[in-house]
Amino acid sequence: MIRAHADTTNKETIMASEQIENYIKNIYKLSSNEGKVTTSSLSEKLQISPASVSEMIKKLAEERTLTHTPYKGVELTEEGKKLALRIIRKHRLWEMFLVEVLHFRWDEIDDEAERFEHIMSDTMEEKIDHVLGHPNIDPHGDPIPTRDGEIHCTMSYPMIESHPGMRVRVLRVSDSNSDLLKYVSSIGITLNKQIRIKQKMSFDNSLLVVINKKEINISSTIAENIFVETIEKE
Amino acid sequence: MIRAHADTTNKETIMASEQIENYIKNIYKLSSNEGKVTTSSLSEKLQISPASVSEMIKKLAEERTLTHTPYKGVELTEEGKKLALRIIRKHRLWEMFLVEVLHFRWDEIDDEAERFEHIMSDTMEEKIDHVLGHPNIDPHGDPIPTRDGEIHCTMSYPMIESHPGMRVRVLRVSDSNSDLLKYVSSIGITLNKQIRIKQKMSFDNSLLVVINKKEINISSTIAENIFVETIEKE
DNA sequence: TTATAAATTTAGGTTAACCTAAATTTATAT
DNA sequence: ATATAAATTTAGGTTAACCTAAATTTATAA
Repeated sequence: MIRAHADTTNKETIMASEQIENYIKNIYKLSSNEGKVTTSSLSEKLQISPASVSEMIKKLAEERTLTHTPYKGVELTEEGKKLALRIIRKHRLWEMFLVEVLHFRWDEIDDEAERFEHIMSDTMEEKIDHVLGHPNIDPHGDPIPTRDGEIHCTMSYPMIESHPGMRVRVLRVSDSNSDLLKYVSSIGITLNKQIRIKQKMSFDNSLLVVINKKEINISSTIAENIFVETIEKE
Repeated sequence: MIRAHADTTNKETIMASEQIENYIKNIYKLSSNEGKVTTSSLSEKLQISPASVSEMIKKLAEERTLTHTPYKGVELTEEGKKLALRIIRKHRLWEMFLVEVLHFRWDEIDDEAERFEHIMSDTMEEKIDHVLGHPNIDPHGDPIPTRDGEIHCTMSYPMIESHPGMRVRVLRVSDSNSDLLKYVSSIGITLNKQIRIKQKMSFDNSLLVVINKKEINISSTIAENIFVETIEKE
């Protein structure tokens, strides 16, 4: 990689370096998934040593992207949240574009978008948004924030929490593991697919479900990563 | 910018850092335009101090991307040329994509592609190539190298060399200046446009030409950047 | 042909982001 | 309540790519 200066080359918005963007994005994600964000959780997520993460946190706190309570954790400021949502918007718009226009599969897109989110200009963002018709979810069902930082979360819950007899609709599949995505689509699960829950296996918490009229066993790990809404309680 | 290590994150091909790619690409370009490539010409083109360029040249020579004759100049090795053509291919494919699919203007695309060429995966390259139907020129008329490094240059010459009475066809417009591109399209010049040369002004070398039945004066600078083929000598 | 100018290289220094090891603080478990 | 473990921070060091200033080499012009 390359230049070690703040980024004036790129884009319209005066923005942070690629790596700082990664920190900000992942702080946002950890914060919305786990609630609090610690040095170690960030370190784990970014695969960067706790020492380095600690340093970077200090720096980001100084430039008011986040607030830091030493030994406790961090929280993005309003400014930081805006940046995060902007990056996430670019990431998800690009994922959508890859699927819709370039016919990538949903398990191929995350890595591509991971790189592209940092170089996407505002013009680009707008053109893509326009071509796609202002989508509000990405190919995994994750909401796409608006340009000014609003994000509408759909009301879904992990399928593992559903009960036998229910009919549910898939609203989101976690994009955290591309092999999982690949497997999930191989058994016929796509967004909006309806699934009937037949049975919950007590020994391993796996589910016996019906998809496309076929009975399939879904492991608890997978069921934790598929988010659904109830359409019939039975 | 970001990580200071050689690039393992990205893409299928094990590739050089973003900045090294820039050196390689611009060495290739200088070499095909000016013939020889010196430290100062590279320094000028990249807007990086001669000292830094000199250092980088040493490094690239060590890893056999180019050969360096101290105090004389550099030349890409076969390996280096292949890398260069690969980067140029990605750049030009992306420019084509921006124009054809996202409806960018030809004066907006170079900066965008400048960034994207470095993060484009091989998969991406292929998908885009496919969607575009394997184009062999980009929106400025520059040839797009094939995946294995072949490049077919069209036989064109700068319009400044044309003579009164000729009819010529625009085959390429230099992409070196986006304002020039913007101006050129504003006077109705696009690729394949036919132009009749009426007169050559001896005092400033400008040309009086007919485009779309309208008479227009074209400065020598512009005429040097528009490349044409003769379709009628008269 | 030799002095000066221009181009190039080398020397020495900076910065962002990383790292390991050591020091510190907080949490946990007897 | 205190000792140990875990998490965090600080200290000190590395690397790639940049820079300016000084030294060297090559080119030019009197």
